[in-house]
Amino acid sequence: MSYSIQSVDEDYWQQRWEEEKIFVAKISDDKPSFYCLEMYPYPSGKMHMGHVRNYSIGDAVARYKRMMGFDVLYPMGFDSFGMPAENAAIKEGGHPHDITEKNMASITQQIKRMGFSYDWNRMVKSHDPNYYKWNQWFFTKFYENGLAFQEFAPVNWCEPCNTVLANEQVKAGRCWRCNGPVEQKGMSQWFLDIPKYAQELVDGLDQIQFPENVAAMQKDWLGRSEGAEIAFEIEDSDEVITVFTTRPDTLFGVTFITLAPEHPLAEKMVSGTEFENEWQTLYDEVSVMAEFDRIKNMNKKKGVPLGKNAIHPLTGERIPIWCGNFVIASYGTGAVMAVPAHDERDFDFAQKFSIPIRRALVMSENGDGAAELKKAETDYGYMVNTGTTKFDGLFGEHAITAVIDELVALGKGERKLNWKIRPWLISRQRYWGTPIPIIHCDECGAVPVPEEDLPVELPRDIVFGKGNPLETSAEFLNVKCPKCGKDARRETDTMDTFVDSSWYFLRYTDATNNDECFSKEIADHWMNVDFYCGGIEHAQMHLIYARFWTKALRDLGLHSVDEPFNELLCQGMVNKSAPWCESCAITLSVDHVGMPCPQCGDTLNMRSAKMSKSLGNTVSPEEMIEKYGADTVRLFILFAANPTAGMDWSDTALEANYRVMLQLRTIPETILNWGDEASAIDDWLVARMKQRVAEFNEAMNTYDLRRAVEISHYELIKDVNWYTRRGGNNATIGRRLLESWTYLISVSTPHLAEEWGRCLALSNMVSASEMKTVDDVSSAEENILDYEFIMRNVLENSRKIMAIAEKHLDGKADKLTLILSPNWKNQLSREAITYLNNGGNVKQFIQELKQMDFVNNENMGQILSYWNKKMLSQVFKWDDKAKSLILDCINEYEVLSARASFIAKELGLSEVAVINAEDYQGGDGRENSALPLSPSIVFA
RNA sequence: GGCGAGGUUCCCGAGCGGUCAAAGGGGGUGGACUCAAGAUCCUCUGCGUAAAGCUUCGCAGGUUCGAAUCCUGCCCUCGCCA
Repeated sequence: MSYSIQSVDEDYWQQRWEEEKIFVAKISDDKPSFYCLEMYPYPSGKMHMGHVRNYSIGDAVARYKRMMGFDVLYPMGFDSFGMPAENAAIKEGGHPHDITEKNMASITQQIKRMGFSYDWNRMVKSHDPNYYKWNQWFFTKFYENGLAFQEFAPVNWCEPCNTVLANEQVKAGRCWRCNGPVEQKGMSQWFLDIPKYAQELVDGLDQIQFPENVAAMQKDWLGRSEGAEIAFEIEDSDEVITVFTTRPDTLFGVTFITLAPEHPLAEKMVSGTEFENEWQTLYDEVSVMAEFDRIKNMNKKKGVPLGKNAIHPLTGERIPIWCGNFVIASYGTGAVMAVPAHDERDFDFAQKFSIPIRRALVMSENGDGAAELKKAETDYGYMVNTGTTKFDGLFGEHAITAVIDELVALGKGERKLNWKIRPWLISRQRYWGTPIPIIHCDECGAVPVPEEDLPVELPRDIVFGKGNPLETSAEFLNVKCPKCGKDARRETDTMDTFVDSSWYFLRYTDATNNDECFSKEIADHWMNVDFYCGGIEHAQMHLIYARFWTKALRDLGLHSVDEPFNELLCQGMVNKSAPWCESCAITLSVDHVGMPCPQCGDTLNMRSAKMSKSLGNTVSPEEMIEKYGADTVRLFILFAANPTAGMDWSDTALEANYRVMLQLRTIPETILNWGDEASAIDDWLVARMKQRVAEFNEAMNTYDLRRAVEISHYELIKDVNWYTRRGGNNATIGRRLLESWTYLISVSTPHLAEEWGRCLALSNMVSASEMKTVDDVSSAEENILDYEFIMRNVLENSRKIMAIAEKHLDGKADKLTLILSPNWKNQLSREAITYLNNGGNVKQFIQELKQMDFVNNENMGQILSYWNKKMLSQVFKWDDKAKSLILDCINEYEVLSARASFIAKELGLSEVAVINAEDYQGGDGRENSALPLSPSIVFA
């Protein structure tokens, strides 16, 4: 496309913004504050559309709040520690530090080209020792108060790579990088005690505005389960097996006990017996599997008997003890009481190994306790078969409480709250992260590095590819014990990078502070984050860790905030079409466009899919910006879909948005060149502008950005067109409109807004100033808008009917008569609306109607039949606005008469007459279709 | 396997009991302007008709004076988690 219109010089405005430091966050005494934040990005070298969408949303919010008179904190930084840089170093040579810095420089430049209003002075980057120093400092504080601890734990270990892998880095039991086998290996690891805050993390979800699904996912992840720990003694032994169950009410249905193969008692029981071999086989198979795979394989149930019996704590019965692959050692107590009658897993297991199934609950009151079970009945039920009247018939919570009370009385159990979330394993055998500030001394044990020695900086003289890189730096490794001064060894593990992103938002509030992590006063001023925007993929990990960390720092007295984020918005994905095979149900790379399906040979359709390198359906932001400008890309991205919905990239839609931008470019000049004629429609434009501003604010305040952009970039153009069509030509009014409109467009297309500001000769840059307050629409203005609306409706209907009418007229229509609704219909409408507004039932209205004053013997038949035929449904079709206009008896005659000549002009007619139905003499009954607000339309 | 979201007119999408034949955009149509093209403005874009009526919001039922919207079942798609 080539256009002669000069495009906006976006670079120029970006430079001006930077020079005048207008986005530097300030704390003013007289302004409310607003903290707008996007999720801490990993600095890959290239900005992708996901970033663009994320930041376009955040920037719109930040700019809006700024122009509404808030002090806005809107920072940007980089989550710059992590595996990609280290892996690139291993693969391609180089150093993670240099690779990271290079990538950061490149992505920063691309982000800046979009013109987002960040306060770059507050940039935080994880790999800056000034930042990770505080990770270390927090860690030592946590170590002091017991929140951080060291424990021997099984981890995913890849031998060829000689490192620990995170769960998500294990694919189908193999290393994602070298495809080597992953095994479980016991290692000494550092943990943070998240479960200590589990309850608070659940409760806090009610205080903040997270999307429902995120709150649900977090609750799920935290996994609160209430139940009991029950002790089963082992026959002929002093040992006791403790099980955790959420269903003590099924205790009388226990027919076996299952232990995890790793359970310490399992080995004890089988050693030296005939059962040892089978147990060993199961143990060997299971113990090397990642937990992920174990849970995935739970349906393939395997079990072996251990040859011993437990004693039922209430009945004293002997219960066989088994060992099963579906019991996880690290969850709960690593032992479960199996109740096949009321648990699906146990039911499958019992069937497979022919273990008795015993009913302990019936699903209806007085149900048959002997009834056979076809599948596990897992709902709450009424207790049966307990052999005592104490329990039989109890239901649900009552049953649970009664059983626990009994166990407690016998000293064989207790009420217990269990959490699915486990301590956060933060050690990584990786280089590119925060060194854990611990020194291991043979004499003193694990000694935290003293505060004055922090940060423990990452050494540069390390070798990659030979295990934990930090172990290759002798200078780093060998130190003196801070306590006793003897030779000691530095901890070589680094912290999980989720640590970095767990408090960066606090650092932003006071990012240049070199004396403390952040000032308490300043952090309390800005926190919590008012608007947090990012991807749904962080619903669990990051958003739980950050909430936990915030609470932990609060308890160190560092700030007073309970929750880090108030409003969370998870933006949808950016998709683009890719080839899709209907019969194979697969999405293919764009290389297959125009070719048959490589699997089945069918013709491929196109279908939208998440942008990804492997499908090749990505769009380069850089290219788009170069071609259309940052404003166009932002406009498209905000207008294409609601922030939370997935959006499809469309080149044609992008071009359409570009055309809108070009059109908007000329608007101020056009408007300022209007004449100085005052006309009736001026008041309409003023009222409309106020209405649009109010709608815009409403949309922005609810983060309905699509609607906001629709108003600022589409609706207002239409309004201006309407104004000129109605004869408006008043530059004074036009300027008033532009003074507000400029701010509305600045939210999504800030560069263009600055051009407008220049046209208007505003004294300040738009981005640096506040929008003037716009009055609410007065009731007189409301009327102006309504009248115009009524006329537009009539005009629209006339247009539709004219085409058909002309067929009947055998030629061009020349005259239009608008016949207003007769009085009795108006009255009927008002009565019906009032009746319904007062909560009346439609079906009874006809009875009321017969008693009404305006209904007499003469017209009753007509009125009643009209009610049934037409009015009943019509009453519901009017919206609130229409209803109130009808109730207010607006003078349609005046409204339409005043606009008759415009209607005539629009339709190319020589005359438009407005008359009351009572005065219509046509004799053709055409007046009968008239309704309030909708006159009969008769062409001649 | 669990949880969540969703299937709307040629396409993308909003609507979430009556203003719904259904916003907005894209695409298409016709007209105005223009030497012409582009841009812009206006009209139309399910069938039908001087306003009726008919069919349409994944499929099949149900609730209601009234359902795209609520309920039940089914089919399909997508996302997240383990």
